[in-house]
Amino acid sequence: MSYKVLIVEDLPELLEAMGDFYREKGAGLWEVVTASDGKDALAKVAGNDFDLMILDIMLPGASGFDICKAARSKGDCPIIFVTALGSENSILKGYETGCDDYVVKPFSLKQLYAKSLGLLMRAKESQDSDILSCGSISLNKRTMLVKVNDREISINAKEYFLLVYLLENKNSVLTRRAILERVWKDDLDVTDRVVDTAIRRLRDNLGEAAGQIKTVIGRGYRLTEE
Amino acid sequence: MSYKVLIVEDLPELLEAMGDFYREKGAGLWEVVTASDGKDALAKVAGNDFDLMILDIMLPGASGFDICKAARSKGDCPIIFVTALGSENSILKGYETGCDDYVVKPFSLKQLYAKSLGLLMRAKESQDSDILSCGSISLNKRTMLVKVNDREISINAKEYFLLVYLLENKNSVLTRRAILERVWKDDLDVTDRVVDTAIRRLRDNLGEAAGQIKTVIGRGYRLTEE
DNA sequence: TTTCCCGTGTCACACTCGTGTCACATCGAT
DNA sequence: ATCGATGTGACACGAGTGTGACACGGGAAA
Repeated sequence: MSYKVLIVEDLPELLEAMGDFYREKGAGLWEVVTASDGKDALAKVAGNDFDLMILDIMLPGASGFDICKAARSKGDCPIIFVTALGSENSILKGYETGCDDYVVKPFSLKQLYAKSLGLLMRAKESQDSDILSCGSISLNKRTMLVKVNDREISINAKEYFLLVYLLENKNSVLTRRAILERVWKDDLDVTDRVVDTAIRRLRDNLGEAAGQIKTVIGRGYRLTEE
Repeated sequence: MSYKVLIVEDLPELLEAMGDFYREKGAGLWEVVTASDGKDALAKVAGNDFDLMILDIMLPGASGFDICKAARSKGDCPIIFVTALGSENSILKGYETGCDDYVVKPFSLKQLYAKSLGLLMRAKESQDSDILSCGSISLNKRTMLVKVNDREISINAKEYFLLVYLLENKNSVLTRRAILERVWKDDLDVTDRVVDTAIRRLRDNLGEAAGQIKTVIGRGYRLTEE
């Protein structure tokens, strides 16, 4: 498995050096895509899913910020900005746009590479932390997909948020009131029994995993490992 | 159950970016309240109970330290300071005032968010005085789970609340009347003897720990360590 | 716009299970 | 030994929950 990195830099020698470094150092870990102007970069962002981006800020065609924004609107892959010495102020703008780290020119390739690895690892972790699971049920909060035994199932909005709440508090008994306050939030002018109905529909859709939702009479519901 | 976070920051774009990040990333986990000047922040601290605060130090109206002090006089919710690059010295003052963590501008929102989650979890765990125990019996009021010798057991609602009362007053003799008033609350038009029955059923379910509930003839019942 | 469909809240009914009560057995104190 | 207090088993009622059906409303499609 290799990770796709986009490197955008308008100085040809530097671009080549960076690309070579990632190709050689990683020994196959990286699939390197490069661009030397803003327009090209934007096109490549649109057409690919990158695991990491390294963006020069000063570019012909479109600034690194523009590329960052375009990338953010698409996903949340880690982004490192490359900025010229003395323009650290622009970094602030970079963080507002949603970058994760930066290096100041001139920089060492080693240092940049170390940051890259770090970000990649952290991104991977945070992706994992988007996944809630319990027994044969798994739910990805980012993609909002729910799987039972690795088979994707489709559930409705209310059921989804109910399931998220159950997963975030697995093994705990959740009272109807608590569920109402979390899942129904504003429109609390509903019967307690809507929770029953929502649980029923969720159970129906969970199929073989329906049994993982246990009823605790007189108190509420509880999601168990099995 | 959502957590209330106060974000105080005077740069409008950054404030908005932070708020959005918490709203989107948390998918309902966070209830975000924002303020852009010290006076507003102080008012909001006074009028709310927050689970987390993120405070810029340099603010118009009142400094982050002032807000921190006001919050500390009220409760002990986790506080993260945001400070500008180069003014790390002020961090020291921040820790004196009682902050729990800090980030230096420019910072990555992901990093800030990770710190937030960490602090929140730690705060939540320290609240785990939710656990009542006596001898081999332990009961978690949050998850409503009961264990005997670390083995989970299931009991009914009445028995559960009876056990909570016994645990909260372990070693004390509890009269039938006292138990009735606490556990039966409104429907007091019942015989004293229902307590006997409830105690019996609780003993049955407690299994090996049944002996911890002692009968005190003529007075009531008592939960002992062994 | 109208029409249809899907998501969701509510009600009615059936049924399970928790719970209160009683009767009787047993225990313990005087 | 006697009597009040408590343990125990059985039973019936009702609260709590599962389930099917229906109505309402908003969004998509025509």
